[in-house]
Amino acid sequence: MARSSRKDTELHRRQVIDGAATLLRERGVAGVNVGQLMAEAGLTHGGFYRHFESKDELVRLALEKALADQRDWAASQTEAELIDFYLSPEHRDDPGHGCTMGALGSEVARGDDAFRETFAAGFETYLETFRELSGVEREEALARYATLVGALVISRATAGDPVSEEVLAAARNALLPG
Amino acid sequence: MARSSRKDTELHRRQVIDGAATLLRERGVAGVNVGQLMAEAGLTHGGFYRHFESKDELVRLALEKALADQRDWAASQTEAELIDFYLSPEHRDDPGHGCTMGALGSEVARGDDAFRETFAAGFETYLETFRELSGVEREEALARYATLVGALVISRATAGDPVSEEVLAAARNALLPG
DNA sequence: TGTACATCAGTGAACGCGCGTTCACTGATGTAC
DNA sequence: TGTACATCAGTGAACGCGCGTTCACTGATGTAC
Repeated sequence: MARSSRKDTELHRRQVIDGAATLLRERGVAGVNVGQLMAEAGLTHGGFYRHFESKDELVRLALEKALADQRDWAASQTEAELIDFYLSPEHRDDPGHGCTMGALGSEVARGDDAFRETFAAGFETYLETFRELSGVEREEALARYATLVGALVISRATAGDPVSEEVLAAARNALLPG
Repeated sequence: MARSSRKDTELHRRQVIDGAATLLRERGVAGVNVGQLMAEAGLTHGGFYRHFESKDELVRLALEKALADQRDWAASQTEAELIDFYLSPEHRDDPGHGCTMGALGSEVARGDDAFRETFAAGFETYLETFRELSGVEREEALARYATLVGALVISRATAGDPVSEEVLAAARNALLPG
């Protein structure tokens, strides 16, 4: 394959970003290389720099995409549905399609200002959606979302041990009593 | 320097593990190399394998040490003191001496079984200490700790944005009303 | 306690490897007429 | 609509670099007598 049409080029770009949004949440930034990211569009690594300035730039775009997808999904849920999924073993075991903050939060924390700014902006938008469907004040929405993120991180870090399921149930009972 | 005495050798080993417990929380596993870890004892990288089987083994030992230190510290606090520190900007900005789960949880989640088992065992011990000083049931202690971890992860990932301070305050008000 | 020798903690160069990035090249796409 | 040419998306080899790990060597420590 040599040159692609503009339409295909744009498609490839979107496929790489979409694939990266999943792969990065699954394996972390250091866990995926440029060749694997390009393979998501069926391409080889060499053409990467016709689409992106650097691996970092793609990571930033993929973070934005992951947060936007997450928000779109949240907007179609009730709060109880969102919490049930968020605290499920399915979500714990499939970080690639789950919460960006839970999967990449601590990696973003160690990133540069550009990463954190991208992330904060995307998170802000997501948070507003979560607040709306929760029907509570912003402060309470933040505290509730913190409980979700913490339970997910603890559950994943202890997967294989009984406490992994326990913490999901504990958070669920705290957020949705009765 | 050539050969060290047994006493010094043991001291060096402890210095490397202690240093690793801090550096790993600060920079993540991929963010620190063997040379930097040995430098914590004033040594060069070549002697690393007289102390440890692999970088992975040191990471496991350092995780245990970090969790044990964290537990020892927690045992000397009241719940209000612990929560105040946990949700402070000081803790957010100093991951090297803070919560292991918040700093390395998502990296441990992607690690192999040995990492997660080490982590689950250390966390279990820590959790029991936290439960005792909270004076609540295990389930409630888990939910409360999840709120702490989530708030810390969110706060670090958004550092520089106002939401970073907001989420710390929101979690504090949720956990220590009034 | 002193001597002779074996041990082994630590050094620094070297190893193979995978990474992000660059580059010369190919040939279909897009444009100008 | 058809032709001639410039453009540029994609390829795959090559680059320099830093990593974890290995190794021959050094010389102080530990042991045996």
